[in-house]
Amino acid sequence: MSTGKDLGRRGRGPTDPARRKKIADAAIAVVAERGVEGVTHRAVAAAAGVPLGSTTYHFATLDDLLAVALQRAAEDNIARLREWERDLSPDADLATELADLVVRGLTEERAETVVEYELYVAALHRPPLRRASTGWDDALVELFASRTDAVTGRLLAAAFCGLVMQALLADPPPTLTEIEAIFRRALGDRPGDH
Amino acid sequence: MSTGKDLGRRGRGPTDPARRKKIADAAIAVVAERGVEGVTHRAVAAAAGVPLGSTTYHFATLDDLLAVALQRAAEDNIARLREWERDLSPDADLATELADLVVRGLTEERAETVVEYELYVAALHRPPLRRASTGWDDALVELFASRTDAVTGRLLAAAFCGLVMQALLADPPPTLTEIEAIFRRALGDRPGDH
Amino acid sequence: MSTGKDLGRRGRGPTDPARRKKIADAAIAVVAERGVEGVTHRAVAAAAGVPLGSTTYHFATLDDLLAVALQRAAEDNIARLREWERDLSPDADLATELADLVVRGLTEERAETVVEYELYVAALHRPPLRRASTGWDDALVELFASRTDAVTGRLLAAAFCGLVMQALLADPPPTLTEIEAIFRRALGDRPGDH
Amino acid sequence: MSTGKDLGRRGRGPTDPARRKKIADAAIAVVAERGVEGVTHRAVAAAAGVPLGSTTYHFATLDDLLAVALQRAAEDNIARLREWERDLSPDADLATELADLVVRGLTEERAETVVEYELYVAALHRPPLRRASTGWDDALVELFASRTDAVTGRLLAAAFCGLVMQALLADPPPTLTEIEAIFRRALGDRPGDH
DNA sequence: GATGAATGAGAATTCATTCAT
DNA sequence: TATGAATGAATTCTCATTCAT
Repeated sequence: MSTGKDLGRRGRGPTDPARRKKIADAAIAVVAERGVEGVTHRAVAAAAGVPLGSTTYHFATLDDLLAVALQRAAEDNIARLREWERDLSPDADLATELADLVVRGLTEERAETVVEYELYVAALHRPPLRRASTGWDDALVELFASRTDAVTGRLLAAAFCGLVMQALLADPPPTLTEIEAIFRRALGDRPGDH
Repeated sequence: MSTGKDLGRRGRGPTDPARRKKIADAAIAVVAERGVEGVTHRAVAAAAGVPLGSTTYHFATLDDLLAVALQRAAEDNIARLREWERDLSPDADLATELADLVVRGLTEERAETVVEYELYVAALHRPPLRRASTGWDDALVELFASRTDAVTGRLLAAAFCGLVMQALLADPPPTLTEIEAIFRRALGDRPGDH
Repeated sequence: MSTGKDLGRRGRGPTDPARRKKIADAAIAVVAERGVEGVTHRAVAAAAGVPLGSTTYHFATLDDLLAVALQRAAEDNIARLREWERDLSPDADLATELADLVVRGLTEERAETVVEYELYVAALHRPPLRRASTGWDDALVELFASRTDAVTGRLLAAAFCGLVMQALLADPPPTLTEIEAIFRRALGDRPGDH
Repeated sequence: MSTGKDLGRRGRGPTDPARRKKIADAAIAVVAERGVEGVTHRAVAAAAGVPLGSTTYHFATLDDLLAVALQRAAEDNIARLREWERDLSPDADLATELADLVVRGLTEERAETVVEYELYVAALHRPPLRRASTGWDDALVELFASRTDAVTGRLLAAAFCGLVMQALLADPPPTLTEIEAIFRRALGDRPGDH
């Protein structure tokens, strides 16, 4: 009944080419706020400001949506890490910089950090998410190793991962100074060194 | 534990004084198998071999059940850690022993380990669970510090926590030797040391 | 009302544009038969001949459904009252007509009457229903006052309301003649008048 | 195992001979607060401060409990009415006194009034409750007729019943003066009379 | 292509009632 | 006699997913 020019359609058609991305972003936001279990088609649609049907149209199942969203969150996270490393002056004090990175992850970038840990644990029971999780670990190790050596890199990656996790829940959270001391120890100073 | 005499009755009255504990245990098992999101009254009842109504009778809400179960899981975990420390000979090689502890957490005690990490992340969005999580952290720090010093204790706790988490997902998982090297570095050897 | 052509499809898509209304009507019917407490999603779905999920889709909560249904019942009731008044000849005998209205409310329109009283009492504990209840009262007063005067209107409204309620339960119910005598007294005749 | 003296029992036995009455009273209180639908064994037991099992022990079913409680509430109500009438001086102004009675029912005795109307409507769908309801009606009629005549008594009873019901929900409630005017009209003054 | 109405499966929770003690 | 642990049936509500439009 409508003309070939399509003028008759009522808001249908590819109204928003970035729709898919918008939905995935909304899913990440929902994970940050309510955790993986809080991700429902309804919640994501509301957060994205798109119709309910749109979420099921762009992502066949909720697991697909979650996988794409968390994959993207992990990639963003890795990109942020690389940027941190690139901006690091060659003679920077690594302990200080690492402590700073931890604190940023607990404050400004808390939402992204929380998503990262949600991803970790979700991956324990969802094999499709494992690649994204291990990708983050590998990036951490690689980055830290590039400034030290292979074993220290792994130590720093593990300590970083554990510290952030503990700090996310600690009340009160550890101070910058405390965190710095821990990394300094990992980097080889001994008690009594200054 | 019940005598054959009792098998015929149909479940009214105080049939099983340990019923509450049994349900909490089943909840932990479900968390280990399917994650926190997999904990439903139905799943727990099935795992515990009790009627559905029994779970809601003993635990007013699912959150109550989860809180009790995870609290208990954390306590058990801490008890195991303390036992490990108690059994440690004074001149044991700490790096070796820690690596061993990690490996045990990934193999024999994998279920308990998974529960611990589920607890962590669940606590991010459920304040009532925080105490149990931070309790585990504190125990780790205290234990490791008692064998070294305050800062090294915190480093070891963070590295332990991060290593286990990464290793739970890594494929292939790190070897005992690799893990040992990492702890050895945390304990102060330098590249090139033997 | 639907053509034979449509009977085969299995209910997805906008099969029945009047679905919402149908459900609300069914809720009213359930109130009439079993009272407000008898209103459950199941009962309404069965009465409406729609799937259970349909009732929760169209009405977020049972309270919403009840509010809409009772509001509608009250409006219908008021409309019927207005019609009664409109059809009243100017020189009609008000006592007779009122008695007739009461009797109709106890017989042909008993279901609607019962719903009205259920609404009243339900409103005692559910503030959202109050408006619908007081709307009915106001309509009664206004109608009766328009044929008499303000005070008599209120007296008639109260007497009408009370009489119907008592008569709904009385066994045997009062006769038309008895009711008429009561209204006649309200309208000012004195014992001994004819 | 316990001695014949019964000293060994742990709170069992007829600890409280008025237990049955206490439970019925609590049920009435629950009806006043939450309506008939709010009456559950749990709610009543809590309100009465007795163990859950006690309610099922003294009243075989919940309907029994409700029937006894509402019957008692109606009897108390009738007793209060009779008292009102007995205390009425022979030359009291009936309109004033009735208005006063209405206002008391809306204020000090609001809980009892609410229960009365809950009873009415509950009786619509529960035949066993009808006797209690009609008993209240009959008492009203009888009382008011004893001060006037048969027809006026019925008019007053109906108006009283309707007025109270409407006033329970009206916002703002009618004033004492307004109510008095209505009863005065029922008692035969004409517009313009003083 | 895009939507949202529709629905069935299953979630948490409530509760009357039973019955061993 | 009195109790409360136990349970199953039913309740409200949520939601992934489907599909007519």
